Formats: sequence, C-alpha cells, structure tokens
Amino acid sequence: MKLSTRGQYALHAMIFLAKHRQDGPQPLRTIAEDGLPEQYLEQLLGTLRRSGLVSTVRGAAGGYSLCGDPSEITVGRILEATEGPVSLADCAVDAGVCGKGSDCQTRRTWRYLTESINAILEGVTLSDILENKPYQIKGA
Amino acid sequence: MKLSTRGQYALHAMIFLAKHRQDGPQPLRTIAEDGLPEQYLEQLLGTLRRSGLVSTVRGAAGGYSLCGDPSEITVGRILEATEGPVSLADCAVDAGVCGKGSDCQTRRTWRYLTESINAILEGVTLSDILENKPYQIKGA
DNA sequence: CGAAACCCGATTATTTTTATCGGGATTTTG
DNA sequence: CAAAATCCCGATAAAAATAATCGGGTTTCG
Repeated sequence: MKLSTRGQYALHAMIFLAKHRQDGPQPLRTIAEDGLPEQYLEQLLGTLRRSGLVSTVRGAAGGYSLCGDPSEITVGRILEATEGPVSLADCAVDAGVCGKGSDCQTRRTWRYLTESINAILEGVTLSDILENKPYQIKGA
Repeated sequence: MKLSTRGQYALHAMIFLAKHRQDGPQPLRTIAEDGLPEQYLEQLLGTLRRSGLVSTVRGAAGGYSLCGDPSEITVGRILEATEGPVSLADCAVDAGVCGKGSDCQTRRTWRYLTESINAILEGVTLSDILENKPYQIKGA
C-alpha cells in the first residue's frame, strides 16, 4: 500500500509550484531540476492541467502555475488526479461489482474506510505543508 | 490508489474464517469457493500464516483457522501482511531516502498522513465487520 | 525568424501483480 | 499400511500497470 512515483512526482511538482507562486510560470526544466525524469513529469503535468490543478503558458518564458490558492488545493485532489480515486474494493465506488447484490455485508466497512481515508487526504492543503502546520492524529 | 486483489482476497479469506470460527479448520477449497483462484489464494494464506494471522492443520480434515479472536484482528494488520506497510513516500518509513537530509519540509506531512491512515485501518476489526458495527467518519 | 517552451500520441522498458505448475510433506481414515 | 485429503513451497509464466523515452508538432516571445 504505497504511493507510486506518479503521485510522489505530482506532489513534488505541486509543492514546488506553490513555493514559487510569485515568480511567474515555472518551466518544466526548472520543476524537474531535483532529478525527476523530465519527460515523464511532463506527462503528469499534462494530467494535472486537464484536472484543472495547474495552468500553463506556452512559448518562451512560459511554464506551469498553480490554478488557485495553495490553501485550497488538497493532497487528496492531487492524488485523485494522478492515481485515480481511493478505493479499497471495487464495490466501494461502484455497488454490485462483486455480484453479491446489495446485501454484501462488508461493503459498509469498505465504504467507511474509503471515506475516512479520503477525509484525511482532503484535510491537508499545499499551504499546510509550506507553513509547517502542526498536525494532530485523530484517535481511532 | 486502490487495493490490489491480493488485499481483497486476503480480507475475503479472513472474513470467511471469522464467520466459520466454530466449524473447525477450513480447507482452501472451501475458502476459495466464491470464485477466487485457488492456488493464488494458497500463496496468500501462506503469507498470512507467516504473519501469524492464521494457523493451519495439515492432512485430511485439515485447513486454515484464525489465530486469535476476530475482535483482535484488524483490517490494518491484514493489509500490512499482504500489501506491505502503508506509506505515502519512502521517507515516511525510512528517513533520508530522498537525499534531502532531515530538513525535508514535507516529511512531517507524509508521516502524519501515513499514521492517520494506519490509525483508521487499525480501528476496524473482523468482528466489527461481522457484527455490522455502526461507523462514524471523523471530521477532517 | 529562431529559440524557448508546452503539447501529444506512440512506443519501449521495467516492475509488479496475478496467477499456474509440479511436486513434496503431513495427517486422517479405512 | 495404503489411499485420500490437505497444506507447503519454490519456480515459472502470463498479464497488467508503471515508468520512461521518442519524435515531432504548436505556440509565443524577442
């Protein structure tokens, strides 16, 4: 149960963009400077753009910028864009896939777990990360 | 971000074993009866055994049984056994992998998210599932 | 115009997941 | 004891997902 590099790269890029918000559009080259594979990151940024998380300016002096304020962009949205929706079992998103009909005893649990995890991921924004916000783990 | 079939099969098997707790060891054949690939499930049950979650009896009339009470076996432990520890970035488990040293600004966040998710997964036991326990999502 | 940059579909390489195979070991039962 | 039931296990194969690369196209600035 770990994040693929897709998600890690995307988060990296988004944090980078949040940090350089004031500096105008950031070219791919610059974003990838910490050693990320440039062309692969380009794909991911394309996905992020199509999800409305970043905007782009083409041509010389162009690059990528955050769409909106870092305080409104959550880790959950970034991961959802790049890794697809969180789900613990198919039936958590799409009822009835398992063929057991609606009396699948465990569906409630998967749904609960999925929603809880989503709530946590939606609870952290880019500015929380930049500002080193103190966290508190919710008791189970 | 979805669970692989490994995790799903393992959970399925564990729930099955919890349901048939009173009926003695359950043979692989029976556990896989809902259409899971038998030999693949066998591998997974091996993993679960090595993790101390199930015990086995060999020979005729043998099979698999839960190790311990369903109320003490959490979804988190089952997933950890089959899918490895939850981690959002390598540095959440093993500091310093990213090469940024200890001042990696984002590590705190990954750690928080990882621990929160773990807390949720540890908060649900097999008996919660069987008994249809009511859940309440923690506000973010 | 030419350089800087994004855009994008296609392809390839690598890794992980999902199985399957074939035989071995253990235990009950007749 | 022999046969049947069952777990055990390393190896291999097939399929899918991930990660990365390629090659060319388009836009924009100076």
